[in-house]
Amino acid sequence: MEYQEAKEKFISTWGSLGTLWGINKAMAQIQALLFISTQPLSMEDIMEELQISRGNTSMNLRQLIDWGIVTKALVPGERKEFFTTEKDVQELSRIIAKERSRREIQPVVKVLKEVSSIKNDGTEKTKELIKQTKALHDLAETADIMLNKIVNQQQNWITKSLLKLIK
Amino acid sequence: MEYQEAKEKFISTWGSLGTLWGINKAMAQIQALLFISTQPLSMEDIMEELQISRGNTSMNLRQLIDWGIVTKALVPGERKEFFTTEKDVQELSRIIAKERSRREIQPVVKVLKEVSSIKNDGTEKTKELIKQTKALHDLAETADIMLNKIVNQQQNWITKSLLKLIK
DNA sequence: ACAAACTTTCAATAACTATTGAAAGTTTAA
DNA sequence: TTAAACTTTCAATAGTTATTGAAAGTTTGT
Repeated sequence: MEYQEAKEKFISTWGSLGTLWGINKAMAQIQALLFISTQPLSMEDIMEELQISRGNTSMNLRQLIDWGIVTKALVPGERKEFFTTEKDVQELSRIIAKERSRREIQPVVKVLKEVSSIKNDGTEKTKELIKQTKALHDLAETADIMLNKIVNQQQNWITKSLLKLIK
Repeated sequence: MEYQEAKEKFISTWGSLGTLWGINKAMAQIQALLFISTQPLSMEDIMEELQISRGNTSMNLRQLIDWGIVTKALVPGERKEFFTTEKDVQELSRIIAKERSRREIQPVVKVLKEVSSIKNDGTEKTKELIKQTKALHDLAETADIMLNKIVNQQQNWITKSLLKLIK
């Protein structure tokens, strides 16, 4: 496989993967493109490379910047803006995990807490609702804690030893 | 908050959460309904409760069965089929983690492996592509291993001690 | 202050995904 | 074997989300 083919494959796979977890295709593709690029790219470069419109590029770049994954890079002597992405996968995964926790886990933890705290009127169905949502609540909270801790402390001794143990 | 309200809140939140990670609303809602129900439900029951069509119910129940989350339950003396979901959250999370790994992580690991294995022609851009996709590959593989191991062994001593350490 | 270079916004529209409902298919009881 | 009871399928349609492109907005150099 040659460079060009590999590049296209990577960008398109990353794009469709994004869709699978609620990140739109263009956003994921822009990030992928920047991730393997050796220098910052301009909006023109990105539009050209991915064959997407100016508006689309602008909006998705903005979202990536909001997420903290992409930053503007000033290139001396150039008027237009250039963009780079976080290149360190460790840091990148920390940011993504944080965002997914915020968007996916925390809202459900909040509702599960509310629902599992309703007044127990002693009926079978109320007991079941409380029991089951409480179990889910504990699970979601544990998952959230683990996701955050693991990603935050990825290189420390706890994880290192854990990895040795489970691999 | 009364039972009915809590129930509706739980089902609708679970449904929209589903959408966020690529599971359709109806499917997630059916699972939620079964999860808090004290006895198996028929297709009629589900249609009635969630106000969705027969076709929709049938198709989504099928998917839930394919995932291994829902099973048909034979109720003596009844001709129609009844359905229940896995009630144990531990087991439920194991199934979901497995499915997400299969659908979300494994395809990307596969492509990253291919892409990071291209012939290194010595150019800057090729070196960058290889380096970055290799780093992602390692990350995705580690994440996959951890997801599976953690969920599979949730109650064993490793996780118990880990949880104590990081909580 | 002007205009060229560039970016953002947003209404229109395209693309995609979910849902319906009725027809076709299957199972069961008599 | 028949028909009632039930489930599945799938073309049509509704609903949702992404994308475009042109107009409006902003910044910068002269």
